[in-house]
Amino acid sequence: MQTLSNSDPKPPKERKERKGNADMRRRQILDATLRSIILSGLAKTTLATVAAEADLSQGVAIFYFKSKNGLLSEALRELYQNYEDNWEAALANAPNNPAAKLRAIIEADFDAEICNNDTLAVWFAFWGEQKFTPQYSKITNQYDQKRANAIEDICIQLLPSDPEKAKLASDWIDSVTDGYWQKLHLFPQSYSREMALRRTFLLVQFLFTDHAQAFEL
Amino acid sequence: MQTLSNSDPKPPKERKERKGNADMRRRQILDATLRSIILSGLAKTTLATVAAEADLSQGVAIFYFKSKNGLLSEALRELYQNYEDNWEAALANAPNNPAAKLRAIIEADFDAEICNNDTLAVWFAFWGEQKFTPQYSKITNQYDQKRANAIEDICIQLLPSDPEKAKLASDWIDSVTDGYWQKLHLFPQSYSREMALRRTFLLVQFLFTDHAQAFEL
DNA sequence: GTCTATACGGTGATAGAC
DNA sequence: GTCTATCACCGTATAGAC
Repeated sequence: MQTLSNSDPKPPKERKERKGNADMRRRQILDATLRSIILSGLAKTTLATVAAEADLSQGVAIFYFKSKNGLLSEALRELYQNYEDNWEAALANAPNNPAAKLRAIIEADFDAEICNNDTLAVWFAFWGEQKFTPQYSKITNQYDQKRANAIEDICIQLLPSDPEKAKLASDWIDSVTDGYWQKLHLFPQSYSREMALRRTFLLVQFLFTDHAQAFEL
Repeated sequence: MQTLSNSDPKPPKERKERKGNADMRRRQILDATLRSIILSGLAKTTLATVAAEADLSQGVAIFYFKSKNGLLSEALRELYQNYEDNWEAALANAPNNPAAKLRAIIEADFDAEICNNDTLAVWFAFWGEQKFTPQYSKITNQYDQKRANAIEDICIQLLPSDPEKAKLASDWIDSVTDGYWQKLHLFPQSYSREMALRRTFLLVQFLFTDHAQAFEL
């Protein structure tokens, strides 16, 4: 039972940007959903486990998300949004040259906040049901396109003399990082984030020999 | 209702290798399980859907596999076994030189029988629950080790002068193919088996320039 | 908005006839 | 070995009080 600060005499309702109760509750329930998936897996995540994790009743989850499916879809969207915020911030903070940008976006992918056993399990749980849940599919497509384009743009800047090879290299890098995510998920005792990052950098150095020094550790 | 050939007057029980009724039933139910996952997804696969797919009662599934979890674990094992049989056969049939072997094992990975939307969805369904189902984990580890070693051995033969680089290359190839599987599963409209195979070969040509001609299409 | 209570339909597993 | 019948339980979603 968490304390709701109803003590404020008059919340400024007129302010549009002011996050209302609804937005706060939605986020509270979405976070509880992701925690429940981390704790119990997607298959054993029920409205009951979510409600317990959020310290709320089941009824309120349905009230805000209409159905369990609606809730899970929004949880997946939140997961992607967190992921996107992370790599976009990394790009924004990186020095303004393509090699540094590429390095930043790869590092972001293996960031401890983004790429850990718990979160990877959540990704794979959703991906495992994607074919049978059209809503998941829509969200996945929407978010992934953006990042693939970003990587490709950077690679073309990195190798302006051969855009075709740059596109190929960007696809290899994207795929190899996906592959390492999979290995980190399936074989957590054989792979580590550090190892995956190091090996990805070695591949990048191999692909962009002119910029190898930008990917030293 | 499939016809059981009970008409044989006396089945030769003494022959050990003769598959008994039990083995036949087990396989029948396991195949029905995989079909059910393909059709309905793992989340909606129940003893009822499996029994319907097998044209048997639920009782018999429990009789042979003790529990739903036991059934699903064995289904995953069958999936891995099919996969392993495929790449091992490809290796056995390939010309006896490392480049041809590597080519064969990669081609096997993108074979239409192995790598199609339906089967990929089954793989990802199991992987999505792996962290919460220790039995899956055991099976995954057991089977994957073998294949990773096979690829590494071949790569070392391909580049005997630099075993460290060969190991790295084998890891990249393994990861990039995993990554393409993921893309094929998540974005079936943007990626095709042919595209994935072609791009994997291009990477291999890039990694083993001395054997590039062995990976032309 | 939030809760509790409940309807209603499955779900895995068992029992016992054949 | 295989089936049907059945049990105890749990799941989502709704209804209605507050």
